[in-house]
Amino acid sequence: MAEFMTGLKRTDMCGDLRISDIGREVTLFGWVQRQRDLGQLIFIDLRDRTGIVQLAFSDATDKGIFDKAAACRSEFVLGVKGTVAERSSKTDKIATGDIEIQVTELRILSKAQTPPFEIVDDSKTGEELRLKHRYLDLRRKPLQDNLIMRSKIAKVARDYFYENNFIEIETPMMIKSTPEGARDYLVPSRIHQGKFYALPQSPQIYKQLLMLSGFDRYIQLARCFRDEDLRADRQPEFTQIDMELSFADMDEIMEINEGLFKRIFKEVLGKNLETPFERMTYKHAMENYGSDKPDVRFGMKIQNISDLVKDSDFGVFSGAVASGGSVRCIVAKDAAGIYTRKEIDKLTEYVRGIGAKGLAFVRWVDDEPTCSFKKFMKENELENILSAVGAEKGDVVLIAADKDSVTLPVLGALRLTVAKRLEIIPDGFKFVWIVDFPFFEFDEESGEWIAMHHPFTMPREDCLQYLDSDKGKVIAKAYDLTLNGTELSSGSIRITDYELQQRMFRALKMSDEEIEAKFGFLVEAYKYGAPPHGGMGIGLDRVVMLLSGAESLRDVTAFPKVQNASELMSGCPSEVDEESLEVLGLEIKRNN
RNA sequence: GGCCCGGUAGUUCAGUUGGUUAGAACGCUAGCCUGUCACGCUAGAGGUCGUCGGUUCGAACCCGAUCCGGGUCGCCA
Repeated sequence: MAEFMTGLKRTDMCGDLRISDIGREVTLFGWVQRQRDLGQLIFIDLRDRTGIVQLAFSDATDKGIFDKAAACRSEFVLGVKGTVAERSSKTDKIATGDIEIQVTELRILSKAQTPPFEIVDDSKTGEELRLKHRYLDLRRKPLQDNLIMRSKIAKVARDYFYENNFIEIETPMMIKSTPEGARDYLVPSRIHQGKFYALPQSPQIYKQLLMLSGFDRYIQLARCFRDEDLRADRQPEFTQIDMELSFADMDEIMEINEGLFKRIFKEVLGKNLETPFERMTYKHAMENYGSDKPDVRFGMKIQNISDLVKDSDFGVFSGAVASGGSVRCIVAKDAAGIYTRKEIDKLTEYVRGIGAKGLAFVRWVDDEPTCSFKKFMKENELENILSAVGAEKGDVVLIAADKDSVTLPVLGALRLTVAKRLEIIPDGFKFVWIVDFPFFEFDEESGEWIAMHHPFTMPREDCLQYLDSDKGKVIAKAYDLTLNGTELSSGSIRITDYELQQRMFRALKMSDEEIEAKFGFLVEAYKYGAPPHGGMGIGLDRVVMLLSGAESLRDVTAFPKVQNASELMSGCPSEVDEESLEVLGLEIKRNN
């Protein structure tokens, strides 16, 4: 039977005690990190979220207390009263290494079974087991630090926006399903059998309506849900720092959010962040980095060699150019050592997996470069290409020839893979705004132009003339914020003119019935006086991931889902009993 | 849905060409130990080799299926 804490009141946190506290009577609570029994002398490392302090038990200690200390095991929860004393042998391995607690009262508040894995900072235990016992994993300092940082960032965001006259308003979690975009999580209605609520993918529509209501400046730390497959940087349930403001154009919105990040860096990391951030057009990002979320911490930009090879005897090159595509490459400096022929073959296999037909290469290790297409090269042709792209001895040139929609993303992916392998990506934080997104995107499957962002995004005023004639030319007033190759935020100016909104819907080939059924209430709302407005939503989880250096959102989320969208600890999603289904008027087809 | 990687004591891993009783370290248990701090020393316990099926005289190892976890493509207006 464990003891009670009655009469004990915590005076300090374990990790806070210093040499200046010597002589003080303290009361501490915590977990046993480790017990070291030397026979006539016992030490216990007591841990709470602030750190570790050493408890000392010796012949000066009461026999009853000493025996209790001897019985302590890892992860027991203790309440301790004692005196802070200077250590006879100090250590600089922990912050409290100069002192220890000479214990005068010890209570075992909870015994503990041996945990399924050791609770240590540098855990090598597989993530699966740690996630099954997430409450134990969360005792580890690296994860605690991440969640504490998350809390700080959320606080700074609230402080910053509140100070700038933003109003936090909660929008509903049970909303109308709109079959656009990501798949919705659905919630069946009991009262309206056969009908469903959806969990919000974002508060988009509601925050726009709040602008119409006159709440000039809105923010919310909003939970969002998307029923799509997971990635290291994608959880089905996540949090956005969601903001919207009226009577502001793109520049002002971007400026305000730069201010937010400046503040976060200052208060959370103690770093000065240079603003304004670099701005890059979507086109420039795609052509140079093969991605709309470029990592600009390093070079290795994509180069276009179409003009050089358009008349080449190598049909793959000349054919790609002739059919309207391009031949592009990246130059990996000093990579010939790591990228042997075999390693390049692996890259070829990799790019085939992401849509390329193949990969041409030049590997320049000896005086003569080796090259996958040498036999097609005319006199000096290869030399010209190499000199044009700035390749030198020791380099590897990777070349893709295809449609732009293949060469750019493929080389963009290769650029990242190769840079990681060569370890040439420097530390640090590079924010880039991506602007001038095309409004429409041609969907090859359906042969239709579809909205790249959402259909309420404002086209740039000077592009309105192309809305019907030349959709590819229409630029959206949309902007993404990226950091080190990750998309942190997406935002836009919204259409506030009823007539223009109707034109956009028509350009997207939506019928009146469709519009009415999906967005009728929204379209209607914009008839009654709408302020110009725009905003964005910042992925809080991703911000924490990048600032903490975590490699997965799982490391910055208290109770994350795994790849198949289940939670290993509780085992959700789970089956429900027949009765629960019955009241909903549902029947489940069980597979087996 | 596709591709790639992984699954062996509680944990992290090793395990040769298919061949005797599947090993190590850490952890755990017990004993000893007065300045440890990853304490030390001694001894001990601990295994459905993810699961099912097949090949074989014989399977942790080869084959097939399947489950679980990770990465990624599709997907994510």
